[in-house]
Amino acid sequence: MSDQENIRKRKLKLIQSLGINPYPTNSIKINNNIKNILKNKKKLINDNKNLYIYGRIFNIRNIGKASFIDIKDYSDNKIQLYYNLNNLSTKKKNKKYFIYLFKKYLDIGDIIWIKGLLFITKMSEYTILIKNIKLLSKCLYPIPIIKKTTKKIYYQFNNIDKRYRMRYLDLILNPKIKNNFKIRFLIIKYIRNFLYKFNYIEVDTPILQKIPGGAYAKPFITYHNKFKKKIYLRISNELYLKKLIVGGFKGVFEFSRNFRNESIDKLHHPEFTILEIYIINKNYLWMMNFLQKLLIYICKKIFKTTIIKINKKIINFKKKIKIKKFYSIINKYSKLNINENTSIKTLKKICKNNKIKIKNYNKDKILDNIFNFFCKKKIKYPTYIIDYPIFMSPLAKSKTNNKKLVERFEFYINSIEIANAYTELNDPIEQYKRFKSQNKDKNIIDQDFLKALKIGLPPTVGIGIGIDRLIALLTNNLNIQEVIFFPQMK
RNA sequence: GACUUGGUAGCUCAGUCGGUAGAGCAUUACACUUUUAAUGUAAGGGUCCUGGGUUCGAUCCCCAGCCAGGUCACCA
Repeated sequence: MSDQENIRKRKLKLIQSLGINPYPTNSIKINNNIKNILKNKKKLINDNKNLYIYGRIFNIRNIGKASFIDIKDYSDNKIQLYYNLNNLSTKKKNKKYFIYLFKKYLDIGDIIWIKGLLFITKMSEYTILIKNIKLLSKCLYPIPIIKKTTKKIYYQFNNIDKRYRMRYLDLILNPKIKNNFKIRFLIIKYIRNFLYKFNYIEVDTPILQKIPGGAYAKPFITYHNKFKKKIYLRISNELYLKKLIVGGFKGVFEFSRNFRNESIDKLHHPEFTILEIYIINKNYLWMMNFLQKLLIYICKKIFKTTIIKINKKIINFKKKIKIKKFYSIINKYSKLNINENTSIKTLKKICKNNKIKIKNYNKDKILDNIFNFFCKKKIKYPTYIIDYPIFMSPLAKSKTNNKKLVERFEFYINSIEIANAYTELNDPIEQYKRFKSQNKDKNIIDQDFLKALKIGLPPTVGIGIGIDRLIALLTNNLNIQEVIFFPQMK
């Protein structure tokens, strides 16, 4: 334990010896917050009524027998408090009490309650003259000091490792980070509002799954003691939502925490949030329009505009979103000439020529890598990629005019895949064939899902939207860990 | 998993071409009744990530490990 921590522990005991509970339980009277006080400062000065507020101490300046204290509350605004002995009760006992409390025992990080009046200092700063003060919570861990003016930051708390491991400190010290999470909350809130308007219902499906289906990824494996069986944390909820559509809902959605046992980077996290939406009697073209409307809605609600700056690029969600065909865009950027009939041999040759690593990949992965290599970084503005080959999309319905392509789109912004949508394959026999061609092992095939398809899935469109990525983009962060409260650390 | 950069005081960092370390803020003490990066004076605070090796001597050089960042691969 550091010296500074020991000093604080000693102070805690001294505070208790004054008869003060450093962690009181009483509910406290609060009649304002700092943001509101600053907003209505002129009126409040005229009113000359007592303000009851609380806040965490960020700075203390003792000048002789006077003191200035800066506090900040949940409204994330700071206000200066002032006291000198003349303002406090005239009783000598109390004077001593306050001197000790202010000068000796209060620290940066403490949470206090105060009663006081607003006034303006000689330096024209709106300040609260303290008439009474109570300690609400003593801070025993010395928090890093941030010093800055409007122009320059002198000291800061910016070590990524420490910020993520102690996110509570990060939130206290870095208002911008806190704001990211407020926006996260708002994005999810307004997506819900938007979907509720259509009477789609929000559902919960199993996180523990016997077969981790709906995607390809390494799952987290656990064990069910009663079943005496391995059980997996879901990598996707897709198959379950379709089962619900079979069950007769018009539209369902779930903010699904998915788990994939893969590595962490700017765009990947072992547990991440995907919004999955399934709607009957619609197809992927309808969904393109729907997604755009959703984005416009949340941007208008949160930012009051559809024009957002993302990674130095101005993006207007109201503009028509570009539509590019999967093979066309590859051919455009690579100057190749490939299509859905191109053989795996040719694709492998292309990879070899361009030094694209492919190990023992299947055709779908090879093609995905070719796309990533030539195209991904070039798709900066909102774009729908369509006309994916069937072998890359085992759960999507094929196009009527070309059975080798599917009714699917992926949505990209700033080179990041934000959403993936398709008209759902609802032919159970076709679905079985596709599963079988992908998995030789029959045990991995979700027979229950196939049974549901046999009973009958109405024409349905589904979409998965990477919520963490979307939030990162809309808050202009390049790393999703900035919008996940507690990223996984080793 | 591969490559690469970093780990020094509570925080942000400097530094030692190898002789066990500094700054600012924070902390402690004193002064100061309108400061706001308050100020002035003084003081305390470090296993220089861990373990080996080379060396008379390692925080520094070499090797291994741990943790983190970046790039790539896997995955959304």
